[in-house]
Amino acid sequence: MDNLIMARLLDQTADLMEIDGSDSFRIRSYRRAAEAAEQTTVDLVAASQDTARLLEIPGIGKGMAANLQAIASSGTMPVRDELLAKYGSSILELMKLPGLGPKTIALFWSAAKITSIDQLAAAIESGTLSDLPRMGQKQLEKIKKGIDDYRRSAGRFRIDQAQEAANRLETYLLAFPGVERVTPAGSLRRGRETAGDLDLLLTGPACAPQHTAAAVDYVAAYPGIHDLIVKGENKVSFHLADGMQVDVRLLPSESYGAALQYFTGSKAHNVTLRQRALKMGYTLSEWALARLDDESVVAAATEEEIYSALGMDWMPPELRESLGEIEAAAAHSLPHLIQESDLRGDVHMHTHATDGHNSIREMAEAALVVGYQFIAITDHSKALAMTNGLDEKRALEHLKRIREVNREMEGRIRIFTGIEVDILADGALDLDDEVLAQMDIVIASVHSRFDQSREETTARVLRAIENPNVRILGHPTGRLILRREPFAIDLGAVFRRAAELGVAMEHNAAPERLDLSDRDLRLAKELGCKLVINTDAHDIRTLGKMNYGIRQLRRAWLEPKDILNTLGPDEFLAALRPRAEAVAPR
DNA sequence: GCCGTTTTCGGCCCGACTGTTTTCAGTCG
Repeated sequence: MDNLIMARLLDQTADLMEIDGSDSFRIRSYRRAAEAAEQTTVDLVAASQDTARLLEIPGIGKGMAANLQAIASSGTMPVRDELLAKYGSSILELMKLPGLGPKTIALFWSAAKITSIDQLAAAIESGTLSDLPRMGQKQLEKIKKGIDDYRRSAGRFRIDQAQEAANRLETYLLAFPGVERVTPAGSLRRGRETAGDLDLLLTGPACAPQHTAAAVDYVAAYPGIHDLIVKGENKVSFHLADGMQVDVRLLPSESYGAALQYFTGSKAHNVTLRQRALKMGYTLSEWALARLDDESVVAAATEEEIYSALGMDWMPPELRESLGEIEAAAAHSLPHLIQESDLRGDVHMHTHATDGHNSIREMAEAALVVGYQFIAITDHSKALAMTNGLDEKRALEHLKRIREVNREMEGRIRIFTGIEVDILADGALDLDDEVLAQMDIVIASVHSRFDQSREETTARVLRAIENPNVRILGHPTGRLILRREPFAIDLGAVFRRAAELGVAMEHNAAPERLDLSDRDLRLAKELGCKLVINTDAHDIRTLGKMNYGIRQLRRAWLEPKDILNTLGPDEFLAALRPRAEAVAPR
């Protein structure tokens, strides 16, 4: 039980209360408490021994402290148990469907006792729901599409979740004497957005052939195992509680390179590589690269040796998709891929003026720790009322404050003024041009209304970037990994026009967003689009976490020169679309 | 359910949009 799990339980309870029609302010308390549990640095299980410590956390009062204590000691709490008894836990899954909220779920429950996605799909098919109030053909089709989208992504996990699971397992596995190294392979190592399962390689004396029994027993005794699938001599497979499948393989150190290469994949890369090996008179397996004639081992201990024996440079796992990397490695012309340390700034972040959690100063100090030379403060505008978005008056006050903090930092870091404006349904922006013209960085983003047609969405975005104040198009696909399809948009048309106008495209580095796919990124580069990578940080902890987004850039073969934030602050500003009209110098 | 009090109860981020209406309910951010 950790803080994150406790936060999830509180959030689930809030979902159930919404379906149950509880008081909305009470529900908000549960949401705020969930947020607090996730954000706090206090260890909640330890703190639950001491009510006073819990009460010090903002958002936690007497009632919530009691809830947390109940969770810490029993793994659940009374409110949650009551609601689960009434609705069943499968109803929570319905809340994950896009376009379906608590009111509609409650309606389906009271009218047809629907408590799961399968039941809902069946009820739509049989037409029993069309008599319900406000349930027209369009509405039902929308829900049906939501179910299809959801089912398509089921069974896969976001890369950061796979990474977290890998980290926990690594800590456990390394504690066994004779296990020297735990290496994640598969799509996690290749930096894909999602992973179907988790492949872990185990090496060390305890993994040597004939001596694996004790280590295998230890692996199979991992406390997080939900059910064991396979337990063999050098392989253990199991499911974790959340359904993620884990394959652990124990290997002798002398085969480490061959095994790592083999289990990293991708399948297509391995097939191409093995064909190349055959042509050269070798055979490649997870054990070794060996000669075809006398089966003598040519290379096996490291990936470098194997690729080198095949006449190739070693290549980063992100490239291994059989998209030309084998030819490039053989010609010694692999790209010099971008890495996190190349970045010098982040120009999309929020403060507590809107929905962020920290002040301008705190964000700047945190950016300094990351090693950035510049940032931009880009809070929300008024159309996002829920975030307390800035209207014209507040935006200008905020701009003044950003400049003040910039002065206070005395040149240790540059803080650009900025704002993230909302692109309205017709493509207009929600703030006056006179205000936008005073900002260093104007990011225009689509925030809602994902059910416009492809033509409508494309048209509204194209109109928005015509506005000369817009310098960056924010999260241009609205993609939420595993939760929602990106909104329908003609990215090619947008990239083309953006390239002409000099508007930069943003790639959002958050693992749940990763706005542009590696394919999108390749297209953007092909069309000459400027690219920026940002975290869209809402707190100091997210700031600097570019890892997953950077890996996406690497998968698209991008180099430092392809990304604007590798430039210094002045060069960065200069590389953006020029300002529309002269503005008084700051 | 939390918080901050004008201390024990009243206030608590709300605008844009769609599909269903014929004046609004539901969802999203």
